[in-house]
Amino acid sequence: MTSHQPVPTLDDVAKAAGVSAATVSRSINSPALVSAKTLERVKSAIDQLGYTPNFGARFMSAKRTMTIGAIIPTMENSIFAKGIQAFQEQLHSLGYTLLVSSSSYDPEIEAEQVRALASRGADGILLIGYWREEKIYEFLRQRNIPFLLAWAFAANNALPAIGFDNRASMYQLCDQVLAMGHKKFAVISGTTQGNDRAANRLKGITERLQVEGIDLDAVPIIRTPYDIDNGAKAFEQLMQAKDRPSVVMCGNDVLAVGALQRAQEMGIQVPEDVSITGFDGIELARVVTPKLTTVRVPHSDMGRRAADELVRMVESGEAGRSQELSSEVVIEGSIVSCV
Amino acid sequence: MTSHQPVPTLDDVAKAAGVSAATVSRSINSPALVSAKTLERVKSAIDQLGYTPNFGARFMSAKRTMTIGAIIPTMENSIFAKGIQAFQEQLHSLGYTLLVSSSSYDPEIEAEQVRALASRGADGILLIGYWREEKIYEFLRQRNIPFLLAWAFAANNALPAIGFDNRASMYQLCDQVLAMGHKKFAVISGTTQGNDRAANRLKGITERLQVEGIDLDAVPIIRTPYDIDNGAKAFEQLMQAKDRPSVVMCGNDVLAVGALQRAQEMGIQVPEDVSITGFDGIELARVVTPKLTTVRVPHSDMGRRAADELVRMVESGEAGRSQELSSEVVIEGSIVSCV
DNA sequence: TTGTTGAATGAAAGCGCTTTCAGTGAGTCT
DNA sequence: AGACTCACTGAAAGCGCTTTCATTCAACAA
Repeated sequence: MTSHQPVPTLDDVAKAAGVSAATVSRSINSPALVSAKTLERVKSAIDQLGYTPNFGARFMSAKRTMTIGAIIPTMENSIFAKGIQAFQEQLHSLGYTLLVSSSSYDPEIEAEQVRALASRGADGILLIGYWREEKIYEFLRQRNIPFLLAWAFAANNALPAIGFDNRASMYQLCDQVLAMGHKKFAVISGTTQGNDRAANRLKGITERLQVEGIDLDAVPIIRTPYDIDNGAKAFEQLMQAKDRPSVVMCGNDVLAVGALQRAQEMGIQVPEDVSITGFDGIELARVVTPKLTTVRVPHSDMGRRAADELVRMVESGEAGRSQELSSEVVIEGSIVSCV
Repeated sequence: MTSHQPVPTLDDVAKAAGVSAATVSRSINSPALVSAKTLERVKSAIDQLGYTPNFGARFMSAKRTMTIGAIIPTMENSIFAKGIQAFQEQLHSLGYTLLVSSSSYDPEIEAEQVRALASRGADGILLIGYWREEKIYEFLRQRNIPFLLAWAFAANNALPAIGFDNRASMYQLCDQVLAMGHKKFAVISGTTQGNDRAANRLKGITERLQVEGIDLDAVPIIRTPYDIDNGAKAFEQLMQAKDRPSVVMCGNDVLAVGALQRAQEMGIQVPEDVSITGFDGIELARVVTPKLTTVRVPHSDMGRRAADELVRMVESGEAGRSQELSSEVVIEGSIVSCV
């Protein structure tokens, strides 16, 4: 049995400082309106009582919550980690708190999370990519909650987004791979359903191959959720074919690392027997042997800019401005020219 | 200029359904108290208006928020990712929402986050490890907010914790290393200040070495924040010595991977020239070549159990029960017997 | 002196919800 | 029939804060 003394409220502080509740509220939110002497007394009362404003009450009277929500597909693998970390740090320095939740790539859950964030009074929301049911966007607009998309950028889409062009980036990588003489391709893509990033990356490959005049029907394409083991399994399956590919292009680094690992287990030399490429440029890509050829994405920069922009939208009430960031093809040891 | 129709409230629903606000509230929170017919009408009114309960208001009247907070040192590297993901999934299935924030290993920020979570009405809070200012614990107790520690377990500590014994786990790993004949040790530890997990891991090594009669003064120990590059730098520094160690034990996998990478860059063969060990058993450890000898920690299990226990504490009002989970030494290619 | 100004403060009205406390009837028991 | 239950519903009192609106009072101008 703790003799839990009740949580101190603003009124308690007011009483202790011998002023009205209004004055305490002002001391906290707009100290300029309060005389120095009073401010002093209020402040000491506050930390003498260990007072913390009740967020719920605050939220009810004021509109602002100084909270930004973000919904990412997963926290498990490190695809989003660096970006979100930067996002959160920047928000923090702007005086905002970040609420993150993960949807496990499930549209139902994402919709639910959007409502949850709205009901919690998020001043703004960050979402990943473009594809989701229109009703979610409608809900957000109706509620007048600013939102920003990240990890993707499409010039022809009016929704405010900060990211890079997944299709073009992968197209470029594919360019390089072709330039190295590769002709026999195989692809391990992320699940494209409901995932515009994955779909566009795949599109980047197929479009480039088509331009090259390569018969797409002869290019094995496996779609599988982002996961090391899935990458491994897919790779094994691809290697079962009579006519092995000279290069396996993967939808992201996680899949590529899985492929690489399975190659080693199967005694297949990378890049001598087969080349492998990834996408994202996360740590994982740098630490494997050989290092992964990949597309490096400016995760931290993206997170930081997203924070700035979203806060700007919230505070100014203006519409979001999209920004396209550039990615960079990084050629490393996992690929070799094909003679 | 959007004609933003105001957000629908409970009263709007009541009016639309032709019942009182109380009935609507009951329809949502305890449907059993409402007649089937009324329930029907209320429900259709709710989704016709697209009503979402206002969280702040709810929090003010009821005590519960169905929210659990977690403060982790960092979201950036994947040390906590798997565990937190499991924690969040389990919470979700129990009907709770998770609020995560990261403290960047800064006690000040952590204290601030605790207050922020409290003011947001978190029903319970998950913290990592034991070491923090007593006043934080006092604050939590005074506010009557259940809390649980994770990623650590100390039998002699009364605070409720779910985790493993960092010292003992590292001690065991050290055991194995000694059994393989190693005599010349070097250590790359995480920063031990304010971090009981790091400190205890280091202690596990030094204690075991002491038992073995190895002169600790001759064992170089570098402390550095968990980061691949830091691991690399530390390794390089260690290799500068005249008398190189036969094994470098690292405070976690991230540091170990950094060390491994730098070894390769320096042309030092692992494990032939020097053995390297890690700790955590995260993906990173499995994908590098050679695979990392490490201590595998049951991250997902820990996250899941932590969720169960914390919710139990919240709902029953009982004190937390500690659970010790076991870890497992995994010998892989990054170490070899020393002859 | 009287009037005017403006800084500092207080009183009080909500914000949207939950939850006691009281009904109101319809069914049940005697 | 009369007295009781009991399931259901509504009225209304807050929860802790912000924010008008009004008031006070000291300083200053005329």
